[in-house]
Amino acid sequence: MARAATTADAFNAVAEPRRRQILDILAGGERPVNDLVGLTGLAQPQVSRHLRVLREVGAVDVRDQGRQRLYRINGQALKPIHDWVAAYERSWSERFEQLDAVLEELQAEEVDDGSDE
Amino acid sequence: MARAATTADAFNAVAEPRRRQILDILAGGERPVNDLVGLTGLAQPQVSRHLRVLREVGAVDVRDQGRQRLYRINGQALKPIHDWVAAYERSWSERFEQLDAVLEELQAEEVDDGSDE
DNA sequence: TTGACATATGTCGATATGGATATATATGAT
DNA sequence: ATCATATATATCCATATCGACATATGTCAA
Repeated sequence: MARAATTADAFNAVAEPRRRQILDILAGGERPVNDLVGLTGLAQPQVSRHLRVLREVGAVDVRDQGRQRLYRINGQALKPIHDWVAAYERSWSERFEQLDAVLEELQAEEVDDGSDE
Repeated sequence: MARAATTADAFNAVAEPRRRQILDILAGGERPVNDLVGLTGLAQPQVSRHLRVLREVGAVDVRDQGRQRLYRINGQALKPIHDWVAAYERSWSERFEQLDAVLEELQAEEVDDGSDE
């Protein structure tokens, strides 16, 4: 065996800086491939390749218009990443620290007064 | 040239399913390497290697305890991922859809009544 | 010191991947 | 039909990376 099974998932798609760049551009609106070539400075075949990867994980959709192919973002494909990483948000979010403080306080009260009322 | 400069960043670290698995385990608390070996089913050297990558991007911290090395998570390293992906949350979040609806409504009112009052 | 245990590092082979270049396909214009 | 434009695909090379395995390092115990 060698490398782990090629995971063609959103995590991998987004691990490439160029692909993130492309997504960031598309966040501004639908674009034909040539625009992306110009804006990224990559060669056209490379852009098409990155777009293919993004397409395969559902991060972008395509639409034909004459001889152009208009790509647009489909952020929904990134939801799994968001969901996964959100579990670790506690580590840096002030909100959670405050929540923790409140919970501790509640617990302290409960210890203070064990009655139902 | 070949592959783009090896980006040893959080995005890459987390692109590996095994490394996500390790982080998920560590989310439950500090663990020595051997625990991770047992829980992941990976060989010890592979675990050490993945831990190294995670260490290099700051996603985990180590602490020596006798002959063991206790690893624990440092979720803060994942914040850039969270921040980046959050920009696309609009695509799936109901909250944003509601916000958009409100904004559209406000805009409609403004068109209705162009006066300052 | 010797030996067992815990972990890290080095090497190897297989494969995946990105960029460069050439070429194929599709569409529109003449 | 011919040509230009827009995009996708194929091939090649260089490198990165994973798992397997061997081995080094470090720590504790006797």
